[in-house]
Amino acid sequence: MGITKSEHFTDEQNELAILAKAIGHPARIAIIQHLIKVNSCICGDIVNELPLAQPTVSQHLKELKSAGLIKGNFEGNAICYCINEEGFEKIKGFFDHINGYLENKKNQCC
Amino acid sequence: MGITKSEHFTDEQNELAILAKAIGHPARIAIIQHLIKVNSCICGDIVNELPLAQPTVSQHLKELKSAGLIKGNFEGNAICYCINEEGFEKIKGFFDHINGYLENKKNQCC
DNA sequence: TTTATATATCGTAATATTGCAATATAAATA
DNA sequence: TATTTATATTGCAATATTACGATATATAAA
Repeated sequence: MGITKSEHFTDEQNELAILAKAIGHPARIAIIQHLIKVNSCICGDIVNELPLAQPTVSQHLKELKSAGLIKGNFEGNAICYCINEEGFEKIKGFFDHINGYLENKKNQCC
Repeated sequence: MGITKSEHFTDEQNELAILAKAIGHPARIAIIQHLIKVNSCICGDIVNELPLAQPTVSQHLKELKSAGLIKGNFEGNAICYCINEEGFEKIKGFFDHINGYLENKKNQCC
């Protein structure tokens, strides 16, 4: 079907899935890495950085933004993008939980 | 198109994207959370835990397994699944990098 | 060896994602 | 105001994902 049965899962599970899914594309990983490297930059710089057309990059930026992983503000007639802490804070708890588990459990598999 | 231009990105970017994408579904989040809770369990337990049909769960398990996030071994005529550290180790570096950045940079946006 | 149990695979329908050309919009500048 | 520059949106084609019934496979038990 291609349609996820979100209604059967908890809000937390759906939220985490949305965040992970937004990160789950190499172009969006590249955007995140670039923003961390340069701290903040205008959209055009990201378009130049990626091997994709401007509308495609714009679409990826929109997805990262709507997931809460990046922010964008006007700067002149351009838009300045940067990392949005909020999104990464949310997903951090999940990985912290897993890492805590992995540190204490060795040879956990049957 | 629906086809990702993987060849234009680095191996690291593609690997991270595959891992994040595998995590990016509420059913697969639920599976990971359940395995952490019970340490390890057979496939049937996961099927009972999720609001999805057995073939669908089997498909999600396959995706998690091929991404390197879980492992499965035969146990009698059932299969015992558990977390695979390797996959989570790989993605940990990425989030550590982001968290290190976020701790040092405040008000990073324009 | 037959049967029961557990899991995987196949086939298929519905929906989502990716990518881009063409076009629209919005701000800055002439 | 007209033009330029920067970004977003629309529309569409190609491909991927999700879900599940039907069926296959593989191990255990009778």
